[in-house]
Amino acid sequence: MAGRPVSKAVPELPEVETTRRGIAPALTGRRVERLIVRDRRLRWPIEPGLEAEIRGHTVRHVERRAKYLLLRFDSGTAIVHLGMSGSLRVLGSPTPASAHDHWDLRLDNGVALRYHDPRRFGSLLWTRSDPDLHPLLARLAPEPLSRAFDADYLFRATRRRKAAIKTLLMNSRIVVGVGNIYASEALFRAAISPFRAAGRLSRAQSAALVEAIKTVLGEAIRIGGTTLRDYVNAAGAPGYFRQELCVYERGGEACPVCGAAVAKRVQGQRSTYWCRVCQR
DNA sequence: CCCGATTCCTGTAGGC
DNA sequence: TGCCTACAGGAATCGG
Repeated sequence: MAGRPVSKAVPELPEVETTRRGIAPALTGRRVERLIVRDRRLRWPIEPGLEAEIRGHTVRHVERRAKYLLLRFDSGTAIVHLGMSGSLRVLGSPTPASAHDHWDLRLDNGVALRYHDPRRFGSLLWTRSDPDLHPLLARLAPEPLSRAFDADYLFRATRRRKAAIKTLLMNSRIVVGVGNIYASEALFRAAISPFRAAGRLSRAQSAALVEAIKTVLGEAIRIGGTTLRDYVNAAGAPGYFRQELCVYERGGEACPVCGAAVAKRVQGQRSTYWCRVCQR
């Protein structure tokens, strides 16, 4: 009965960062002519007053915190999350909207920022105060590419934790931006079993894992993120990280290090891919 | 506090 | 051809 696993375009940190870099030049310094909302039913409904709130205001910066994009205006901040199937495109001039194109931000130079999200797990929120104090952002862990995320931090953060290390890597109180793809890949590169109790990582393993996370995320950003099915960046181009994946979605294929078959198992309602021989 | 299960949603693909 | 169903997963929330 079970259909074959379906590849999905899941925006993790590299995809969100790629999107940020793609949209920032088109948005920064531009004034909003209007916000067009076609479907308010995202993960949290888009506030009915947002169109009026945002109209006429100018984008000062486009930033990223974890997997949230922050469009910082002179008057407040739009907090955008791509959920599991969201993407943002910059359109030089607006084309007719297609299915799942839930909102457009129309700018004063004719450009449109268009949000597309078939599964509507994403969000568009607004805050007038410091976005870092917003309930969704206030308790987030350090950025994985920051100096604060180092071997010592991860070692301390995992002490006495019994949960599997892969589960904790996907916990935004430990580190942000790491989802199922990059958790699997980083653990493979650090030669650590995804099922190892986090509290039992050695200092050396913590260091190796931090390095692996930084490397895998940095490399993915460098080549534009991972396109599994239909993720595209702001210009509509795919990312090329998929070919760099060692284990994710490669169940049964040969481990690139030892040649053993890559294993797959459901762990915490998510598919985990790993090498039984290399990862301990 | 910690941790695992549940929930939201829809496109896709396999089986019949 | 078309119906049915499992599966994909970020992250909030709930229950133990």
